[in-house]
This record gives sequence, structure tokens and C-alpha cells, in this order.
Amino acid sequence: MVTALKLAVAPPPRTTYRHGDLRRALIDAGIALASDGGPDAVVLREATRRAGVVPNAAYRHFANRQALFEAVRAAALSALAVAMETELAAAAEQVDRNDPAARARADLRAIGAGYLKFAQTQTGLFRTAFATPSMVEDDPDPAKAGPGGLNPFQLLGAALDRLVAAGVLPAERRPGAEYLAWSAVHGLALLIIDGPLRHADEAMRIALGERVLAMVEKGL
Amino acid sequence: MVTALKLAVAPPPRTTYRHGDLRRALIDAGIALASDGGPDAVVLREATRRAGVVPNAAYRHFANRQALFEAVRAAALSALAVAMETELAAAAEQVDRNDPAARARADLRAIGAGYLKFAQTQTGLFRTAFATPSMVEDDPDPAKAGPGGLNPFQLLGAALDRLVAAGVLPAERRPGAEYLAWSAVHGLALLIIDGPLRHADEAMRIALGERVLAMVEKGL
DNA sequence: CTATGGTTGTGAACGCTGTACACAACTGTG
DNA sequence: CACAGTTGTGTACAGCGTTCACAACCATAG
Repeated sequence: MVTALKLAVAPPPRTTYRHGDLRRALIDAGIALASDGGPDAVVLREATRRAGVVPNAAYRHFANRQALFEAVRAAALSALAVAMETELAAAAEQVDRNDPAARARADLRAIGAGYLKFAQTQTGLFRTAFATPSMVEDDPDPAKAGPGGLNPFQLLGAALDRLVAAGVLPAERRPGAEYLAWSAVHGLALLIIDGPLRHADEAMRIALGERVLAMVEKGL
Repeated sequence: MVTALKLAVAPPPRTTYRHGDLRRALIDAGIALASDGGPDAVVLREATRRAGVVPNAAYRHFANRQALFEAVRAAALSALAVAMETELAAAAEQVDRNDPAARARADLRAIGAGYLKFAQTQTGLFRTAFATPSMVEDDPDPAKAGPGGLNPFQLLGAALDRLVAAGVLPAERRPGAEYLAWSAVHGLALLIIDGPLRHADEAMRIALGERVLAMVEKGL
């Protein structure tokens, strides 16, 4: 009966010798592990177990655990980008299309709001996305991007560019602005999922999110 | 000769059966491990090795690895508090003692600057301090505090209080202000040690630090 | 259609980790 | 001085990442 429990996540035993798409299966298992459990839960042996394969098989597709982890992390970044784009699209519908300034401002808020929402609803993936040095910047890897082809950091940069184009943000304050905005929002996200705000109620968290975004807009 | 290498960090073999102060020795070893290597390098077996003791001996002083880790983390937070207090003291000498507003402003900047400096010079300890949920808040544990008895978060709160007292920050904006300030500065610290700013030169990092602190002051 | 070489999964093994249990050496107290 | 509690030891287990030699399969050249 213990076996039954373990097999609950294991696939039906393969009939073919070859798996078919083990690489994909391992990444998917890794994503599932990261989703509930965060970065440390991405365990090579467990991933192979879920793929119904012996541990070493993973080494035909990844140099080591770290390589598998990087693939999972790319997926996490991509998921974050998707969440941000979704929020962006939703915001676009709420705002006067003929007011580019309002539109650009709404975009920046949507970026921040999407980021914060993702951190709170997909905490495991969020932690995984930032568990390791390197944060994409001008990394062109599409595996880290959303459907629009931009990764989270690039989405933020694009929103800031639109803010300048709309005349809301003076061009001379544009350089480096993504670092200020990202710092504030990312910091708040951590405070909420790990820090003193972890037990704050929803209203409080939303209010603080608003306030941070206001601070960014004002202080940029 | 391999042994010689390993013994380089091992203490001379004990002559007494009892260690004397194993708990302290384990924490110190843990701090050293965290210093260069970050949270994951805090390995129970390695700590006991450095203390010149068999692995299980640790369990007489800590319930498990996590408990040892928490003790190390407390020390890391305390070290951060010390760095902040040091910066605070240095700032106090540079500013006109009769201008409380300037003084309060300088304090807040010193808090932020000390925080950023610590993150960059003691990266392993910094990471360790924030590797785990919970961030002190009103935790009275003196092990997490500096010589003044306040932990990092409380130091920030006190600086904000002085800002209100000096009439720089309107009292109605005080509640929650520590979250905004902490978010921005902590976010920047991460950007610098892990993110796109990791290869930015010193001047750039200092400039961004200034800018974030300015944003906080303005946007609070 | 069959030999041949490359690809992908298996089996067994190693050293590392955290942790549990029983035992030995010591220390302080009655 | 005996005895109980404390602290360190020895042995053991499961789980992890990783390596090596081997087996099963697939694709392609002859």
C-alpha cells in the first residue's frame, strides 16, 4: 500500500525501452517539484522517478543536476513573463486608448502588479526563478521569455520606454530606472512571501503594493 | 598529505573527552562556512569536523541541522546590525548636531548604506541572514541584534521614527514606511549581488544606491 | 536485409549528507 | 563513594548526486 502512494505520482510502467521525450518529462517533473517546494525541491532522483526512469538516465539529457535546474528556472522565468503579459493585457482594456500617458502609467503598474501576484500565487516557481545568480537582462533565450518574446526584465524595460515616449518620465531619468523599479517591487515581493508581511492580510498587501508602485512612479 | 590539507581547518586533537564549548564552536564553524559559501554551505558534518568532533555530537546541542542553521542565521543578522550601527555612528560625526532634520536624514541614509555595504562585503552572511522565512520584525532575540540591542529591521524603524520626530516625514506616512524603505534597499542589494548589476563597477553601484535612497526619501 | 555504430536507458557502486540508536566516558551531586 | 545526568563515540540507514561499464534499441551504409 505504500507503493500505491508512491506510484500515485509515477507514470504507468513503460512498454517501450525508449522513453520518447525524457528531457521534456524531466523538466516537467522539475517544474512540478519547484511549484510546491521551491528550488531545493528540484531533486534529480525524484524527477527521474516521476518520469519512470532510472536516475542515471537523466545524464543523457543534462550534464548534472544544475543543468536540469537551469532548465526549470528558465521555465519559471517564462511563467513569470506570462503572468506579467496577462496583467498587461488586462490593464490595456481598462484604460483610455487615446491617452498615452495614462496608458503608459497603467502599463508600469500592471507590470508591478503581475509580478507581485505571481510571487504570491506561484511562490515556489517565483523562488526558483531567482534562486540563482544571473537575471537575464539582455539574455535572448526564448525559454525565459513569455509569448511576446520578452523576459520579465525586458518587459519592465519596455514599459519604462513607453513611459518616456508618452512624456511621463523625463528621458534623462530613464537610464537605470529599471533597477530602481525592480528593486522596490522585488523587495516587496520578498517581504510578503518570506518576511514580516507574510501574515499580513490581503488588503494590507495590496495597499502596500500600491504604495510601492506610487513610490516608484514618484521617485523614479 | 591529503590529510594535511583537511587538517588545515581541523583543530589539534582534543586531550580531554569533553570539548568545553562545543555549541559555540559549532556556531563559529557554521558562521565561517556561511561566510564563504552562503546558506547551503552550512553543513552539519563539516561543522563538527572543524570542531574536531564526531557528527552526532552536534545533536547534544542542536535538535537538527535546521537548529544549527538558525543559530548561524541569528549571528548573520547580528553582524548586519553591527554594520548598520557602525555606519550610523560614522554618519553622526559628519553632520551638524544642531540640525535634527539633517541628522535624521543622514541616519536613514546610513542605514541604507550600511545595509548595501554589508551585502557586498559579506555576501555569504547576507544571503544566510535572509535565506529563510521570518525576518525578525519585533523579535526580541538579542542574538539577532547589534550592540545597541536592535536588530536590522528595528534599526530601520528607529531611524524612521527619528525622521518623523524631526519633522521630515509626516506622521501619517510613517505606518508601513519601513516596508517601503526595506523593499527598495533589499531589492537593490539582491540586484547587485545576484542580478544584472553583479558586474557593474563600484561607481555605478554607489550611484544607484544613492538614487534608491533618494527615491525612498522622496517617495515615502 | 543485415552488420555496424551511435544513442538512450540500466545496474551496481562510491562518497557525501542528515539522522537514529545504543553505548562509553566523563562530571557534579547526594 | 555511588549514582544520575550530560556529553561525546560507534555503527548504521536512507537519500542524494554522480561515475562507470553494460544492455537495448534505432538508423543508416553496404
